[in-house]
Order: sequence, then structure tokens, then C-alpha cells
Amino acid sequence: MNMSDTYDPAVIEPKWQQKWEADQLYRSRVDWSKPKYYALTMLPYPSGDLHIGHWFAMTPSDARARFMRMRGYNVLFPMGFDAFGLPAENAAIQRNIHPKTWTYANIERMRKQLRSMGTMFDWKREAVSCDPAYYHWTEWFFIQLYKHGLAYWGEGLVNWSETLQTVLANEQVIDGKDERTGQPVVQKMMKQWFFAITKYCEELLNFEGLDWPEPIKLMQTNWIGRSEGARVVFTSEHGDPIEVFTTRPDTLWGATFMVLAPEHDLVDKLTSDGQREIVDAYRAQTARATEIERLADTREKTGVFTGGYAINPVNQKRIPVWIADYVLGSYGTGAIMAVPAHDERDFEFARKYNLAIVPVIQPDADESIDGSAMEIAYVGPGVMINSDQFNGTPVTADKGWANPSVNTVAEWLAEKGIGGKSVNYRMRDWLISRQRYWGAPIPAIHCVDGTIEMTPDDQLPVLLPDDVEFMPTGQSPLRYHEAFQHTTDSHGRPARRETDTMDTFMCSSWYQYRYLSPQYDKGPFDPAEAAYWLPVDVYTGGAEHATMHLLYTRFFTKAMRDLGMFEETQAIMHANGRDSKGLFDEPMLMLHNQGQILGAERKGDTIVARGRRQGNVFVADRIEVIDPASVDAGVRDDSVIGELMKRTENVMQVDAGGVLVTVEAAPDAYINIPAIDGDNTVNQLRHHLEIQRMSKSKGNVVNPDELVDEFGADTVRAYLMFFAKWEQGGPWNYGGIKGPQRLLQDIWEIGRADYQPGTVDESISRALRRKTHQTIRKVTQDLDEFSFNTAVAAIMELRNTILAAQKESAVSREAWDEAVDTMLLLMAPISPYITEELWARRDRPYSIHQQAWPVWDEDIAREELISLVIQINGKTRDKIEVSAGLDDDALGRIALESEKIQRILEGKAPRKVIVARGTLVNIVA
RNA sequence: GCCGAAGUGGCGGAACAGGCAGACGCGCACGACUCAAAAUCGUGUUCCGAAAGGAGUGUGGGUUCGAUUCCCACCUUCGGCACCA
Repeated sequence: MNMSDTYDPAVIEPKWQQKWEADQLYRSRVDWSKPKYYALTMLPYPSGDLHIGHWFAMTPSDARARFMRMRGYNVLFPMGFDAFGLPAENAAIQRNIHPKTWTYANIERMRKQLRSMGTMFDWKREAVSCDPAYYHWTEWFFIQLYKHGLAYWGEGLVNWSETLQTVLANEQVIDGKDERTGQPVVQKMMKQWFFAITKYCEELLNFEGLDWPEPIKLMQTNWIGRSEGARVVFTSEHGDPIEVFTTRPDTLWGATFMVLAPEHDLVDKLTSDGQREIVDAYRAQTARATEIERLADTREKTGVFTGGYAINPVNQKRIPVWIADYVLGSYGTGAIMAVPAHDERDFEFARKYNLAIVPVIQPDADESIDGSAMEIAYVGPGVMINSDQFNGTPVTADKGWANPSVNTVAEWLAEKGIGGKSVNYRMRDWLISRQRYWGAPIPAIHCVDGTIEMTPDDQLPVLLPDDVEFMPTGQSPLRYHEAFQHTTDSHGRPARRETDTMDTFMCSSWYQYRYLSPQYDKGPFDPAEAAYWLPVDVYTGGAEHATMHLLYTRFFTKAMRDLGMFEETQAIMHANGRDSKGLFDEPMLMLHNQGQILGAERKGDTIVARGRRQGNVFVADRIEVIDPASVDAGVRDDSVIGELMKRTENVMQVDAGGVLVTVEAAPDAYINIPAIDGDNTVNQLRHHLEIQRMSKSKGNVVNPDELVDEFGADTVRAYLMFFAKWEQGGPWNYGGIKGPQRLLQDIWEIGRADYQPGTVDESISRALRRKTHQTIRKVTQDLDEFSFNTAVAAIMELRNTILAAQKESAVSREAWDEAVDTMLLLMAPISPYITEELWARRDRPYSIHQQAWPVWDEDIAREELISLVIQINGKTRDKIEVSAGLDDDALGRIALESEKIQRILEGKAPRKVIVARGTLVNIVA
């Protein structure tokens, strides 16, 4: 053996990283002679540092991509940055760094960290969404969508801060207040840009051909929220039509009042003079309603009578019209018919305001219900009553038109010309306007006459100006950047450029296409690349993007298809003999979600605080950290003892034996933490951490760089794949890393061992070969289905077998070499550096990552002996080694001959003997 | 409240076309090596029991020769939605 022979990842990892880079080992090039595989993992936001969660998401995805490559696919596995967004702007305001500087510095740092991971990313295909070369096409897409009626300028509700005079993102609003200033936030209507994603509702509900997790499909289905029902046109006393949507047209005869959303257009006209004052007051109050009020659990329904009436078109009854904020202006028509007898919300409202309740469905024909005596609305099945010619029509529990009563009435409404079948969706159009600087500019121009024009293609991209100044108010600097706003329209008239920028979900809706050709300047992507690589074969990422990103990107692809953006791509596919049918309906064919790594639970320090009680707080002038075992927690007159649960500056919550006590450290308090030398401060006291998401503010982020320094990337990768089920994730714990660390250590020793066979025993050689081939089968199947933890476990088993064989020296050289080479090949996707190093040391051809994946031989993998399990009444009583492949009769005979079994049976004849799977006999006694 | 996922040793987790529960690993215990420690190696490790044996996959019931796996009811945790007419 040569050179330094201890396993030193700090030496071999950079060495191979450089060699692979120099050899362009991971360049993916179009090659029509090979099958392609586009593996994609969600791109990160460049927040500054990669945390362990990124590693958990990316390294198993990388292992799977490497595995596919060894199986003969031409694999594309790109990486980039979702680089626009709010944190960059916050950094600008708080630390006076330009968002661009901040973002690119972070990207630079993260690139280095990503490289240390040992991933097969093709860096020539890196895309950064805040590069003008990228957002040029984001803008171009916007114009295309606009031209085809899929983007429009309309009214939308925003979070508006009166104090800051700016719009806030949902995540900046906590409990109805601005997270930074604590000032209240109101809902306000503003002109905004939207994408008409709702035009695709129906198609987005169809998941045919998608290998996606069921829960994700279900979440999207619920999010879209399709409901079948009917439109019905009521008429106001003035003769104005008031259209409503209802899922229960069969309850029309029970509509005893109507409710409009406070912002409904007809409210003014309907309101009588006598009611005007309270209606106006109610509308003003609703407009002021903050998130806090809208989300309060105890919300009781409120509303006021307009003084106006409407006519129910099915029975000409005159019914009062109310307004109430439980009716949403943004869903359906913003107006409902209220059927208190059969709708819980209407029932609650009717009881509160003493409105009539008329039942029109009863559970069965004989059992009548009395409206005035009802205690809850009846929403179950039954038959229609009080409904003229429809009396007796059965009502089932089915939803929508599948319910005969709903279907019959809806069809009748259409015949009568007062309504008809209708479908409504919960999902709204996608609001993409952001009143922010750090985003892709919306390339619209507002003309003096109020019309809107798009920036001509040859003037794209509309560049974000660099010379901007950030006001502490949070208002977008584009709003007061004269040079940016000032432009001319197509008639040469002065015009104003749109200052809103696009939602960053827009950038990530099409990044999978930009990766194909990030430098391409004739379009968003190069059709020659797209024809080969599209669509994405597997997409991996967090399930938290189930309803936003994953719906948006599906919409985007469908819109691109309908706008003809794939036509050239399709032509090239055909020229290369590839059938393009259905390839542009969905962006990603297969989806796999990994779970989240959560912060580990941590005990807080146990402290003794001495001082005195002042009102509700305990003021301490002396705080010491002590051993929890040494004292009893509790509260005394002059001291509080317990675990530190929470701390904000010098105010602490202490769990004093089940009672939470607020302890405030006096300004000059003496702090003593024995574990930390020198003078101590309150800031050094450790508080309790729950198991929860990692975040910088909670102080529970695990930095992978330190782990890599200590163990090497290979071990960290193997551990991340081994430590939890990938789909599930879990609380981070670093103790178990010893297992994979020993595995790599053993692989190192085995890989460079100079094996000398002693007396070769054929059956022992065969046993090793059997294990080798069984492991190939197991690891292949596991990696195929993303079961990384069991794949690593199988390799550990093979390692155990090899170590045992090495000790005995009884296996042939051929069997040894096959086992060792196989182990390295199987391990290569998981730990790429160490396997490459050992492969080279064993004089195998470079590179291990370009070798063919091993194939198992069923004959070699087959067991020669099996352990026959013998049960009596389902209870295992004996196990016997028998040769494999015996028929059921023989197995049954062997089982009955067993001494143990005979003893238990005591000569009694078994009632029945069942042989299962050739490995188990159950005797029914 | 509604929808979804999941409950298995001290811990992470294996095994589900119904067929040996606890693979693999961590930890722990004992032993070897060492002046000692770390590392390493060996043995053991679901619980009760000295053993024979018994109990055991969140709880209670059911189907079955046989249930962690299927069915019913309930409890707990996590995720999503939450006046959607």
C-alpha cells in the first residue's frame, strides 16, 4: 500500500472536485443516441448560507440523478437561484446594502457550499433569476400572456399600511399588524396585475399521466375548490337583476332572504333612505376590518338590513335583502340566496336577526320538520317539500349534479330562463403585482389617456435601475425614481412606466426551461435543447410548495403550450423521431417530496434567580445556572428556581415546577454560568427549544459546513440519506452520524485491502456472491423508489458480510473482487468522492461515475437454504433450516415431523395444515 | 370544524399482494486491547421472568388458520384549508 493511508476527506474531496471540474465530468450535452433524464430539484433562495435542510433536499436528489446516469441515461441535473425577493430589500433598508450586492454576494458564497456537496450539477446551465438575461424573458412572458388575454389589470385586495403608505406582503402581516412596526394593516382595493389562472381550473384538476403524491394532488384539488350548482337570477324591486350562485338550487323555495357582500354594486341602489345611515356605517366598518377580525375564531355573524327587497323567481315571494361580511365579494357573484333551514351559516344569521325559516327538505316523506322549532339547519338527504311541482323529488347526500334534486331543478331553471347549471371555483386569479423594487419589472406603460401599452420587444428588458434609494417606509424606490418612470408610448406621447414588479413565483414558474440554455438570447429557451431534454422527468422538493409554486408552474406550461411556444421544439422532436404527444401538458412528470429537518429539542438552563416579587414580575439581581438534579424547582419569596423556557432581552419565562413565572433581570444583575468562563451576561443563558422548523431567528439552524469540516461531505451525505425516511424528515440529531462514519471508514479499509485468499471454500464464496447480488437487487430497487435509508442499510449489510469473509480468508479472489467492486459502485451515488478514490486505487477505469450500474443475477441471488417457520394456530413454535424449493406437501410433512411440534400436539391430529409462500407452515390444532 | 399524513424498543427506523415483528444503525451494558483514555474488536440488548413460558406495533372492537398490514369506532401528533354559498 502506498502514501498516506488514513481516510482523509479533507484531502481527497477537493482533489476529485477539481479533477471532475477540469474534465467537465458533469457537463450534460444533447445526445440523441442516448435516452435522456431531466432531474430537477427546487432551486434555493440565496439567503446567505446553505443549511442542513438544503443538503437534505439536494444530496439524495443528486444520488438519484447519479444512479440514473450509471444506469445509462444522459442526465441533466441543473441548479440555480431564485434570486429576487423581499429579504434582499430588507437587508438594503436595515444595513444599507444594495439588494444586488447582497444577493450576488450570497450567491457566490452558496455556489462554493454547493460545490462542496459533491453534486453532479452542470454549472454551465446555472440560471439566476435576477440576471437581466433571465428577467428579460420573464418580462417577455408577461407580454405574451397579456397579448393573449391571460394577464390583465384589475381591482385586487391588498394589505395596506396607512402609517407607511405602502402595500405589505402576506408574510409581512402578522396578526393584522405590520411585523416590523406593529402598526395595523387594512384591506384595501387597488389596481393590480393578475394572471388568469382560473381559465385553467378545469385542466389543472386533471392529473392524468402525472406520477405525483396523492396528498399533493388532493391539496391542489381542494385549493382549486370546484363546486357544481346553478346560477339563479333574482330581481330587485327596482327591476335590477341580482344573480346568485348556489350549490343547492333544490332549496330555492326555502330562500327567505338574500345577503349581498357589503361591497356589492347594487347595495347603494337597494338601500332605503331609512336604512342608509346604518348601511353606510356597516360598509365603512367592514372596509376597515383587519386580518385580526377576519380570523378571530369567535366571530359571530353580523349584518344589516338594506331596507330593500327582491323577488324570488321560483315563487314570486318578496324577500328582504341584507348585507353581511360573511358573504365574500370575491367568490361567486358576491350575493347569495339565504336558505336558513338548510344552511348552517344562514341559519345562524336568521336566528340572530329573527328572519323566517322555511324547511323545503325533510328527512323522509312522513316526518315533517317545523321551521320555528329547528335548532340546527338540516343538511342531510331526504325529499323536497314546499316546492310546488318538485315536491317528493328525492334528495341524496351526493354533491353537485349527481344529486337528482340539484340536477332536476338546475335544468328546469335553464328551461324557464331564470338561471341554469353553473360551476364555481374557490381559486382566484393569480395576483402578481408587488409594490417592490427587487423583482422583475412589469413591462407595461400607462398612457396619458388611461390606456395601457406593453414595452416593445426590442426594448426589453426593462432594466431595474441601480441608482435607487431605500426609504425606511418600505415604499418601493421605483415609485420616486423619475428617470425610470418617465417614458413615451407608441404615439410618442409622454407616458408612465409601471412601477410594480412581479411576484417571484413568476420567475420560478419557468426556470426549468431557462436551465436548458441560460445564455440563449433569441427566446426564453433554445428549442434544440428543449426538444431533447423536456419534459422534466423527476422533480424533488418540499411539500410546502404544493398549492402555490406547483400550481403556478403547471399553469405556466399549459399557457405556453396554448400560446404556441413549443411549436419549434416539437418540430425538432419530430425530426429526431420523438413523439411529442402530450409532452407539453405538464412541466414535471414525476414528483417526490422530501420532509423537513426540524430543529432538535433542547433543554433550557436551570436557573436560580434571587430577588423579589414586584407585581406580576419577579425582579432578580442574581441569576445562576445550576445542575437541575441538585434542587427542586419552585417559587419562594426570595427566589425562583426552574428551567428557562423563553427569553427576550432581560425578560425571561421560567418553568418553576409547572408554574410559568416572569423573571426580569435587573440592569446590574449578577449572572453566573459555570460552563462559560469569565463574566456572563443574560444573553448567554440558553432557553428551551421546541422541535420546530429551523430558522435564523430561533437560533436552531444547523450549519453543514462544520459537519463537512469534521466528517467530510461523503459521510454527511450518507448520514442524511440514512438518518430518516426521506419523505418524512424529522428533528435533527447528529448522534447517529457515527454509523455512516464507520461505514465509510470500513469501505476505506476494504477498498484498499490487499486480499489474499487462504483455503478457498466454494460454499463460502457462493454465500458472498449471493449477498453481493442480493444487495445489487435491493439497492437498485430502493434508489429507484427514493428509499435512501434502506439502500444505505443494505450496503452496510454487504459491508458486514465482506468483513466477515475477509477474516476467514476462505472466499475466492473473484468473489472478493466482485463484492468489493460492487460495493463501491453501489455506494458511488451516495458518497461520490471516497468511491472514486478507491476505484482509482484499485486500478479500475476512470471515472467510477461513468461506469455501468451493476446488474444482479437472480440465480446467484437465490437462497439455497430457507428457514421454515412452523406455527400452531398462528403462533411460531419452531424453525427448521430446509433446502429452498421444496413443494408444499414436503414442507407440511417436515413441519409435522418436528419434535417440538409433536410434543405440543401430543399426538392429536391437526385439523388443517396451511403452507404459505413456501417458507411458513401453520398447523391448525 | 373540514381534508390529508403518521403513531412500532431508550432513539432513528425496517418489515405491509395478510405469513418469523424489531433488518440496518445509534445508544447502552459487559469483556478484550491500553499505565489510562479515545479509537478499535468481541458478546449482549423489545418488555416481564432465574427458567420454562408469557405479553407486545397508539386505544377498543371485528374479519381471518394467521393482522404492524384489511374493516369499524376512538385518542394523540404533524401538515393543509378555514364563513367558498
